[in-house]
Amino acid sequence: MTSVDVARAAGVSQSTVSLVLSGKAAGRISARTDAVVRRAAEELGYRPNAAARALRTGAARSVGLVVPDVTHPFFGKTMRGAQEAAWTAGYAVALVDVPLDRPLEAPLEALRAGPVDGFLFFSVEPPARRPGGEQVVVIEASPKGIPWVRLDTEGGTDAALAHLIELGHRRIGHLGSRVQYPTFQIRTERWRAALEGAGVEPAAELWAGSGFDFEDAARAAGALLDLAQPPTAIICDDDILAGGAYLAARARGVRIPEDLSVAGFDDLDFARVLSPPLTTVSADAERLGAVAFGALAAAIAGEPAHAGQVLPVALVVRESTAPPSR
Amino acid sequence: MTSVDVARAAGVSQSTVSLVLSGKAAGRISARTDAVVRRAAEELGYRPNAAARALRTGAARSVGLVVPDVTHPFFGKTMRGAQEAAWTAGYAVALVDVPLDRPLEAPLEALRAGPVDGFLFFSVEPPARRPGGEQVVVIEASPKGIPWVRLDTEGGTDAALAHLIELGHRRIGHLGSRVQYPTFQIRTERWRAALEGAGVEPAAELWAGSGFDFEDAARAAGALLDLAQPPTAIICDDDILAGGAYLAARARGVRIPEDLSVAGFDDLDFARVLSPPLTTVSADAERLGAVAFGALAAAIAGEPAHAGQVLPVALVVRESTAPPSR
DNA sequence: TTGTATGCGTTATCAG
DNA sequence: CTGATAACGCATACAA
Repeated sequence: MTSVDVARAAGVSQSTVSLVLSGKAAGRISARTDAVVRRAAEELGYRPNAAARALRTGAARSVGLVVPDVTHPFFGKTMRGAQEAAWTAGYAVALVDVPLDRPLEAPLEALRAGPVDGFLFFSVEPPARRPGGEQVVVIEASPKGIPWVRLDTEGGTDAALAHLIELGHRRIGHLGSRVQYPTFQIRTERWRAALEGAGVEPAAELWAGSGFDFEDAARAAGALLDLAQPPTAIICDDDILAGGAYLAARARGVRIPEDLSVAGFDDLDFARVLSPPLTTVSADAERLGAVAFGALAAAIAGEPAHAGQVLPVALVVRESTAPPSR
Repeated sequence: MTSVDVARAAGVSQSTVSLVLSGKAAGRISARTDAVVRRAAEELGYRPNAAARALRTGAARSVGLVVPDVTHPFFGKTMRGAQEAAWTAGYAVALVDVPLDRPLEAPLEALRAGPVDGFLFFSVEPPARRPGGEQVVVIEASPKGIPWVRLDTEGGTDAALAHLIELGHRRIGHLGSRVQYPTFQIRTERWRAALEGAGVEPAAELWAGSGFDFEDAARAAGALLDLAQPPTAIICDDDILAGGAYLAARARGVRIPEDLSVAGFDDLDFARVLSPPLTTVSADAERLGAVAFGALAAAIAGEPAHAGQVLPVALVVRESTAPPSR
């Protein structure tokens, strides 16, 4: 089933079929022929061959999504946002899940070969050796020379910290990501700054790093809780880490929020079902993905992209934060 | 940067380059020439053009993943499993997220055009009109005529129900999926059967349907709890639904497990951080994805695939289930 | 052991 | 307004 078959069925030449079906028939093909061709294509169930088209045009109309963890709900939502935007723009989406501990070069090589017009990198630093010709947009990082889209992490972190400080907390722990993506570095810096602003020294022992699973987070949070002088509040880089803090607190009979306030980041769905419901910084992950795809599409189209865009976040105060009891 | 460039640089013909780089040089090309070609390709940073290769060979070495909700952690893990298996087999993975309420025809059409050699359908029924030539494998369903891979849902549901019945529960509610995928129909049937086996009539009022978000699930579970004679236990089609049950119980001052036992399905990560930790049926989602990809790859390679495979599950008893107090 | 020639299905240029 | 015709980059049958 090729355009030649359609041409034969319609009694026209193959090039006429191509002209009609790629919408470039305006003023060149008679309305009658146009209709005949379309009908023939329809009846035969003709689909243009994507490989042939890509070969000829040099564009695949497809983008690669490089995410560090398809399993994390925040990425899930971001992917969905990007994906929907891509489909409606007529782009297919190739997925590359790159576990943190593995080199991302190999899978990218495969995509670089041409099936993809550009990449969306989620959090992960794009490889130094830039892909050959493909456009790149980075999400949740702001490297120079590459367009990026990210959340107002500073604003979110500051809001959460201000909330805690206003409640009266001074000994505030930070349960952070062990892997040092830029977005997490920002949070640590802000935590330091906020404490200093409140006249407290951010003790090194109050920072604990963890991977993105509950077990590891519980271990890290436990270390904080087992301190001679444990924190009265913990701000977490992610709701998953906050979940680990809940686990650690429960294991030690530490009550939230009476004995310990906990704040998260991302507002994952499960934050609301935690007991007590988690105070966290909420972001529109789907929009983040959609905006990022938009930037990538613009870049692919050769439009001058903005260097970067930052999207707002909002602190959602729920029941995991309260004034300190000590 | 094409094979012609490499040929020129190596001082050989383009076909020699092709032979060498596609590994079909065995016994046909001298070791010396082979080395020269490889070095030239390496130095020039040559990548074969995927579109041209796909056009020529008729195979894209890429598969489509059709999932109903990228946002659901279970799918995330399944995707990761399928994705890893695909990469190691040299296949790229295209993602199609099809929200339940939307037709899946449109995005599939795009992929059908040839960039994809086959599809993995996660839960979602493959379209009646079979793709043209692409292979299909279905996950978590077992349509006839199409190879499938699924979990032992019967075994898992039976185990959970037996556990509840053994604890002494007789009035057991079922919080099910509103959308009637085969896997969910099985659960409802088993629920009916188990109750009848225990000598109880499965009252229609004890079944509530919900979508896969906490809000909706809380509403549905609430309806169960507000019954004149509420159930003493609820078995849920998914941990997300179980989370909704927690929410509904909390809102009503119903204690888990003292006043209400809750059992879930999937063993999502957050099941352990719920308070109390959720009793649920655990499955290896990554393996499910990997096995499914294996079946698809076999089908694409023309090997006779098994008609279907079922993967084991295991009940994990935690603290959300206890004997009924009434 | 290597090179030549051909065609995969499109799009796009250029005659007619 | 429409039809030949030439690439796009690769794999492969066949010739040398």
